[in-house]
Amino acid sequence: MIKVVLVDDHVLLRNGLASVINSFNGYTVLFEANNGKHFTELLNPVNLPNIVLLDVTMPEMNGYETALWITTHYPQVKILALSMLTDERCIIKMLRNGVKGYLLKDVELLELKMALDAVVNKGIYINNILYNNIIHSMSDSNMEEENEHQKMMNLTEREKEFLRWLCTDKSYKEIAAAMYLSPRTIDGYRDNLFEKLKVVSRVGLVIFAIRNEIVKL
Amino acid sequence: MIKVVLVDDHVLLRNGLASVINSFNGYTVLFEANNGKHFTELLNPVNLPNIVLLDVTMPEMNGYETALWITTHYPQVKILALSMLTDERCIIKMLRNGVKGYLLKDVELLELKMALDAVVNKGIYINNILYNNIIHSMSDSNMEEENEHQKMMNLTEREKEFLRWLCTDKSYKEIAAAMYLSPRTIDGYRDNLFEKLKVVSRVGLVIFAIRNEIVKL
DNA sequence: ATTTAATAAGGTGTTAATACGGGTGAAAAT
DNA sequence: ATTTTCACCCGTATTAACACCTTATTAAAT
Repeated sequence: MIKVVLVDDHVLLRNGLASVINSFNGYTVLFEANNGKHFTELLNPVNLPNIVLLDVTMPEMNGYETALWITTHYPQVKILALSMLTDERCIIKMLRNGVKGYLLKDVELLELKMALDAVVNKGIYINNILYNNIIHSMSDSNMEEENEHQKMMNLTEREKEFLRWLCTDKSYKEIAAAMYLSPRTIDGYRDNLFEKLKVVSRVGLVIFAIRNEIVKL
Repeated sequence: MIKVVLVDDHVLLRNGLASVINSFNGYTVLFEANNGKHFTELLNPVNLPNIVLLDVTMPEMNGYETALWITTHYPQVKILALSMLTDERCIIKMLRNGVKGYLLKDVELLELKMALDAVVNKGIYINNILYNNIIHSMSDSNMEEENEHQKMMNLTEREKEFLRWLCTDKSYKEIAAAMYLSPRTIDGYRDNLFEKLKVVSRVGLVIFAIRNEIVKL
């Protein structure tokens, strides 16, 4: 009997999953947890699950942290990520933290069963979502993501503040006034940011700021 | 016996809901549908449900359309919206289309039961989500939101395409080349959009495009 | 049949944005 | 003690962006 644990803050979905998995031949739900922290508390080291079905977005301790915790403490426990997010960065982050498969929450029953079987037998389940994103992460976007992050870290507080002002319908002159600076200073900030972020226009800066959540729209 | 119908494309959640509702005293699930269109096909006019638990984001026929269809064809059928979206616009849209309550998908079992009971007995279920948003919609943001929406609706396809190009680190000249147009035409598009969207700079357009999801970053 | 809306484009200005050069003082890192 | 980094500022070009006004063609709406 394969023991499965469910970690998800959505009670209804969790209930649905539990009844479905219990109906699968050879599978049983060991316990359910509301979030990662709850999971670590409920986990019994002498009766480990074979598979953890792990949500990504949860309060207190999210899917990333939980996946990392599991892979460092109990690497023999296989993790299947279960999320509504198709975002590539999210998928790659989960992969890095050791998940063996990535399912969307609108998964069909048959695919869920296939995924569980694959993880038990082959140790990994690769569906289209994962396949497409592995391909991407192997080629380009992976390194670029790192660079994006690196770029953001090199920004000073004043530059970040400037970036927030950039994401408005204001001219540089107005921004200078709003930041109590000379327009020349603003010019310098812009020029430095162009160099740092490798863009050539204000729109480039705006897009960077939004992508990296320096501003929230 | 209160007859409930579930309309949601997420099989797992639907299954969870079904088993939970069937376990409630006095409630039974009449049938389940994958989306609005599927629902209209399955609905038997001589055996109508009392309550429809309706998802908002679905393929083919979404929650808004379905709610409208139900209220116009069978106003006696009560609708409870069930969504992951806490977005105010979404909630107000559903309210306009006649839903009697708005639940989030991470709803607790007890609240689900309360909501069903309230809709049966009082015809409406108002929780915090709904309460807060009714208050808001009464005051200010409602009209502004409509205007934003109105603005977007008045945009032509070509203008939207142009907006997508605007959200890049390219100059107008480069955009003109990419769209196979004269720079003058591009100028005209920009000027029209400035007027339509009441902004005064390219950044204003970019922010509009991102806020209204004309581009995805 | 005539108007309206969408698409495309031109002319002519002014202002703002960008590029590249330089410099200062204070604080932090080496 | 010296170098680096940050925050700040100035000058001078050039180019791109923006404002305003006009025109033509096509398709759809009245």
